[in-house]
Formats: sequence, structure tokens, C-alpha cells
Amino acid sequence: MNETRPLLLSREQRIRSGSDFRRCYNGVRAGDDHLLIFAIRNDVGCSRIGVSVSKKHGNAVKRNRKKRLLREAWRAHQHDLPQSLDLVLVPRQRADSGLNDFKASLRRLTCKLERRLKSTPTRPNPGEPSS
RNA sequence: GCAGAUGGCCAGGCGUUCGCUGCGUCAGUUUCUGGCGGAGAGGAAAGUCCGGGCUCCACAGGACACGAUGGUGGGUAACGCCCACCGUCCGCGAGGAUAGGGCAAGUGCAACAGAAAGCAAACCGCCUGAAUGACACUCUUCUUUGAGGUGUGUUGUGAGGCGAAGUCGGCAACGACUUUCCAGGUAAGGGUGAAACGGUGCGGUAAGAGCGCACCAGCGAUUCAGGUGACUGAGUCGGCUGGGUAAACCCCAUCGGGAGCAAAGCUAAGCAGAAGGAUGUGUGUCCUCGGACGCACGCGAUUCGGUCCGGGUUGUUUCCUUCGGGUCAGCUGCUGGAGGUGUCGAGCAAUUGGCACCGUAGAUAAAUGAACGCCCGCGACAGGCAACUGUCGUCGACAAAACCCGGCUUAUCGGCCAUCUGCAGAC
RNA sequence: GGCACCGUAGCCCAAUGGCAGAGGCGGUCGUUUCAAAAGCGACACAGUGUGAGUUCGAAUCUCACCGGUGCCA
Repeated sequence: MNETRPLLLSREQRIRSGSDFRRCYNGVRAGDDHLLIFAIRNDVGCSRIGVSVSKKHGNAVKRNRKKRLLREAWRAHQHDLPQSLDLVLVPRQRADSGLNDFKASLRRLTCKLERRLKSTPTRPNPGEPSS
């Protein structure tokens, strides 16, 4: 691991507007038992993530804990993952997902998404409105 | 020691590393970045059930509706909250519960059962008289056996039989059916029902009845005493008693303007309009004779918490309604307040006055996290007579601010403290 | 965050405070048919979201929870 680059997670590395979320939902996606990821390329210069946890996961405390675990997993692995992507992380509705589960799923699924995006690099994202 | 009652408190702790959001300061520099310092979820932050602060709108009034509250006194900015007390109910007790004004202002409701469900009467039943049957006795009439009548007594019936009348059947005895059978006194009793016009006893009576009396319960009036008051206690008198339900309509008293920080204000950016409705009459001044301004009436819009009356503002060539389009970015509001802690007073208490000290979250796809180590607690397993020891754990209650306070309600692992009660034991 | 509204059979929904509950669609069985559909007949399916209270009695009235829906800049 590169020791010189700090493991940060600032506000610019987060998806915060509804239109960006909608753009991601029209991109490619991949999932496993713990996680579902929507991804699309961006031109901001760095990768960004967004987190979406539905009300089915429990009360506000349980939902907040899942969001923090997802952000921590991404923060720890941000330099090992493909760059210049917008990711939306959606956890699966199961109670036993821990931090290590999310880390492993994140690594595995982003590699899959990177390969899928490279295989169709010129795809004009048919789901995205071309406004 | 066991079982409880009430009130209060805590909400796993410490350390290292990485990370997040504000604040202060310094440096680069004015887009931001970095260093240092310091701060960073709750007792319920929750539900949004009440009350206020604050912001905007409105702020002539009247009538009628509407909503909330409901023992008394106090506290408070205010409350449906809190404290103290009163009444009622529950508990052996410490204590707990209590929407607790008024059905003697009016209207309504009570299924089923029951004689009857609200005015008290009707029905069954009980009793008396008339009437009538039987028996006994007395008197009397007719010609003896005998028959009839009068009176008295006992007893039966008196909605029920051997009563009376009619029809049918039958030789008859008799049987069947139909009709009819007077007047009154009672409310003791009447399988019900949630609830039945006081309860028990004695007297009394034709039978009965608060009809009378004694005690008890309840109601009303009144007097005295205590209390600020709700109310309590004692006495006298009265008729003997008038049910329940107002979280049924309602009456009484008190309170209530509307909306809510997605309020409200500012900056920046951006877009495209369409349809429908209203646009009247009279008159004055100016006057370039086309218009402008003003007044009155009418009409429209809006507002005065709801409706009506009545008013305010405004429009009458610019407004209103609906549909559509654009933006949904930033700033202020935004945290110092009915603040907290300690102490000295007032008060039974809730609460409140003085003084001193403290500085205590401000996010916006929404900040508090992760990893490791030690201790604490819990659970499982193993060893051990036990005390205990060791290992393991996605182990650590309920739950996270969103303008801010005061309450209420609900959720909650485990534990601590204080006061008190009952039972058992010892002294 | 704030403000409103609603919970009754599998679904849609009715009910005067009174025997605990109407109807439609759907379901099961029978009848009919060669078989089905339609029709006809029968049956089952609720204890009214949960818990307290008022009342003799609550789906209904009151309160507190639970679940769901809608609106705002």
C-alpha cells in the first residue's frame, strides 16, 4: 500500500446531488450477498461514492451504522480500487454484514465493474437521458 | 433474611493510530490549503399528544355555530403539566388509581329477558263486600211424609267451581263447545335483568303498606364549630326518598386569531407559454377631443379563525383561476437560553429570590466512526466439592439532534443510593 | 422537520352503542356438460390493527401505542 497517500474521505469525494445519483443508477451494476453497486465513469478527476440505505434496514441507528461501515470500507481501499468512478453502494438487507464483508465485496465488485466498463468504453449509456 | 412501595441517579471505562463536522488562532493567501488549541447526540434526542417563545399574515364589530378543559387552593411564560389538600375506589400496610361540574333546566337511550325499564300504573297473586253453593240452628207459611221462605252462624267459591244462559249429542245421568259473571282495597310476593320507588325487626290490618315505632343507609332544609376553599364533624326538623347514562345531545364556567423554520428575508442562476373568467353605468376636472385623474353605485378578488350581517384593502386594462415550463444553488434565521452547577434565604411542596462560578453540538444524500490492547459486565463451554480458574464471543439495553424551550406518553440491558411497609427470626 | 387522513374475511367495502357483523369479487364442494365456461344450490373464511378506559353492553365513544397513505420549499 502506498504510505504517502493519506486515506481521506472529504466532501468532494461524495455524491451529494440527486442528479448524480440518477446518473449512477443508469450505469452498470454488480452485486453479491452483501452489497449492490451502481457505477459510472465521471470526469471530476477522482472517484466519488454515495450511499443509499432504505428504511427496511431498521431504525436510524442501524441505518447510520451501515452507512458508516460502507464509507469506512471505501476509505480503507480507495487507492486499491479503480479511479474516476462514481459509485452508489446499496447494502443487502441482512443483519450479519460486517466491515470485512463489505471490504471484500467492494474489492471484488469494483474489479468486475471496471472490466465491464472497459469492455464497452464507447457505450453512450442508453439509460441516461442525453439531454 | 424474604417479599414489596416510593423517589432520585448512572447509561461501560481508559489508552494508541487512522478518519469526519464546526469554532478560535497563526501562516500561505483570499478559490482554498496546512499547523496548533479546544469542542462534538439523549434520558428519552423518539411519538408529535399539549403548552409557549420566535417569524410572517391579519388586527371595526355583532349574532350564531366550533374546539378544548372541568373537585379545591397554589406554582408557572403557559399548559390538558407539576405540588399540596378534599371526595370516591383498591390494597393487611408502606402506598396506588381517579376526564371528579350539572340528569331537582329540557330532550333522548336501555337490545334480550321480564308483569313492569321510568309517569307511575296495568297484569298475576292476596283480601273484602255484593252474589251464590253446602251444612247446622231459629222463626214462619202451606194439608201429614215433605216442600217453600226469613234470619243467624260456620265453611266453600268469589276469573272459578257442583254458578247462569244458549247450541249439539244422549231415554236419562251426563259430556262437549260458545257466551256471560258486579264493586272495591292492596303493593307484602311474582323464574327475570347490569339496574325494579330504601333494608331489618316489632306493632298493626280483612289482606296489606313508612301506616306507626326502633336501629341503619340515603336525600333536602337549617343551626353551630373547623378550614382561604373543595369539604369535614355535631345537632334539629321534614317528607319518608325523586334510579342509571352527560368519554348521549345539551346546560354552566373558563380559555382559544391563522399558519408554521419546508415560517420569513436576501443573493445568484434559469425558462415558454396556453386556456378560461372578470373588465359595467352615471358624473366632475384637465383636455392635444384620443385619453388621464377623481367620486358614487354595481360587479369581481382578497381578508377580518367557520357561516351570516357588516367592514377593511384592492381591481375595473390589468387582475384572478387552471394547466404547462424553469430552478430546486448559496447565505441569514442558527444557537446565550423561561441555561446549568454550588451556596444562603422564603415555602409542607411544586417553585422562587440573592450571590458566586461555568461557557456547554450546529449537520444539510445530513458530522460522533473504524482497528488494536487492558479492565468491567453478560452468555456458552471445560476443570473443580466449593471459592474460583481458563477459553471463546461479527457479545455490550432502548435508541441518534435538525429553530429553541416546558411537560406528557411510549421504548429500555444492567446497576447504585435514600426513605418506608408487611412477614419471619434473634436480642 | 412540520401538517392532515385512514385501518373490518384473501381483495373492495357496509354498519343507529344492543343477539357480535350485511353485500360484491375471489375460494371449496355439489349440480349441469363429452369436457369446460356461464348458471343454480350449499359451505367455509372476521372476532373489527393492539392495549386500556367510559358504559349493563364498544367495530362504533375517549385515550395511548402500532402500521399505512397524502401534502409543503
